[in-house]
Amino acid sequence: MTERKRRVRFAPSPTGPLHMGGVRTALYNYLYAKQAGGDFILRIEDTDSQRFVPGAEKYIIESLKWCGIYPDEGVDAEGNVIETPSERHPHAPYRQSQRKPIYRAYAEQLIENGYAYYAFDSAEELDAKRKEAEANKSTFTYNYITRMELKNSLTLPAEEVENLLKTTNNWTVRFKNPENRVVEMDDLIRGHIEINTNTLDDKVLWKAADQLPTYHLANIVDDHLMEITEVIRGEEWLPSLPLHYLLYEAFGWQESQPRFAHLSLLLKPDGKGKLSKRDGDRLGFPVFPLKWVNAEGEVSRGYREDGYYPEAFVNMLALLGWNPGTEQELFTLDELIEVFSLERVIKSGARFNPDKAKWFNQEYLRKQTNSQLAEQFSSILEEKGVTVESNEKGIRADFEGKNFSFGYVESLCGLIKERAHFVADFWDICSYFFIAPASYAEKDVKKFWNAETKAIIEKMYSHIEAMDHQMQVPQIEEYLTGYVKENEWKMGAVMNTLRLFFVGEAKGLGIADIVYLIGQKETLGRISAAIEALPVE
RNA sequence: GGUGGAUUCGUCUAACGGUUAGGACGGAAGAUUCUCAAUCUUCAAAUAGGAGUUCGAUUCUCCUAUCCACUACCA
Repeated sequence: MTERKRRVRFAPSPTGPLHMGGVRTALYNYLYAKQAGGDFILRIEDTDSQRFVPGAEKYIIESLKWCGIYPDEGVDAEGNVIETPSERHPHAPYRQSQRKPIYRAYAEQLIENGYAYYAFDSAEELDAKRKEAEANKSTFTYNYITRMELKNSLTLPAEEVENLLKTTNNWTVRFKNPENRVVEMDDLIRGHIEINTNTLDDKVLWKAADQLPTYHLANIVDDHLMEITEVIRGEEWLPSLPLHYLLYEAFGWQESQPRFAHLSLLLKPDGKGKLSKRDGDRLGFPVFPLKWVNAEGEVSRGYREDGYYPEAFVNMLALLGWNPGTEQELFTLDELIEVFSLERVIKSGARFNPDKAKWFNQEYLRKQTNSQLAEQFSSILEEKGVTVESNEKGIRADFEGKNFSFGYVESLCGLIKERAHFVADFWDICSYFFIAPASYAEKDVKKFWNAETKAIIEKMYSHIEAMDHQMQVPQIEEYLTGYVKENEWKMGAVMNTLRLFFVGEAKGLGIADIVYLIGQKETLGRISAAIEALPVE
């Protein structure tokens, strides 16, 4: 077979926000296509008019964009789904609802060739059959046995079929599964799979009620028409793979039939079952790439809004069910494209670990420059009522006016970035660099504040008062610790008391760093404020 | 219930049929600094069970168990 240009598709259904498992499927498709220099196509499978959710399509496109996954076909640069065929996009439109006229002829072709039949059983009738079977502890299946006792073009006289087709519209086209045949399939991830057609049911391919195909027909027809070479999709599709093989065969498209790869599911962090929205709410992590608000106003958090870097999110997702075979864990998108392979995709389900996701973000946060972090932190600071002068490179802190130079924030970010998983953690870690403590932790006051330390701190106060303004951190460090040693005071007691006054509790950055950044005036101010607020009897 | 898929530390995973079964997250201990983090060092932690093939099985086969998916005129 001549080597065709690789073309893969991600074909979500716009029935709600895109789950992170869906993003992973899209990512693997994308990586596979890009590695082979092929095309990644986004197709919207909106053949279920009942479950259509407005906004879901836009959400999907935005999510992929946020992840850095840009389709070659399906959407334009603005993220709109391309609706009309053109030279560059001969396969348009990419929304199945807009491809509606295409499918019926294919369904009829199948009937003409004996691979399908018209079925006139109503949903209620079939429901009743299922209930009846259930009562007898068996299951009703529309298959090679039961179809001969049901209302369809196989059992009804030709005239009646003709008449029903004309006068009613609640009939369907069903696939006529061959009897007792073993379908042999090959999956790129799972290998060889065999199944007997007797275990299959005659799936509905097309519905007269809404004139739309079901997934199975639309999927095969579109994959064929769009010249898809590999179908990489979720494991939930594995059971319908034999039907899909049979459909390609019935259409006579085996030559160009795509190869299949079924990805395992993402499992919940604890307990049993697949990862669901509820797990996120329950355990406190996002399940969706972007924030989503449904029609009822229910909010689902998103990785983006939770402060994850898209690179971290993508990296984490890529390693959930795939590994490069080396010990490298950090990859850029380009690196992933280079090393990705379906052969190394894990067959079993991957339990999602929120802690590991945080770790990935921490790694990416550390890769940011101080200036990038300062930029990101600035918007949070604005919310806290702090003004950051973006053009000001030097270090300047005006506590009265809550006005700080960008250089100040930048230096600060350099000091705290190792301590955070998210930029959103910054404020909690370093708010005392913008506002003086309003109170002092009782436990630490008890531990460090007494008549003895008071006398020492008063001397320290004078010492800092006499400090040279030009000193950098190392000099300040030397200046302060040298004085403590000189007087043979306990380093821990002195420094922690100062820290208590600067921070409000016994934690935080090195004293010299704090003094350097907040400046001499603020330093002295905080000491005297604390002495005043905390009387010693 | 039926059909299919899966099974290595708590989690993600590595290991041409021959390794002291490796790494990462998380956990514990220690070191370190003026505290808290961070960092560094160390430690604990796994081949689901049973048969078979083989000189030798995490790896191949079978059985059992468990888990997952599917079983719609949804995708």
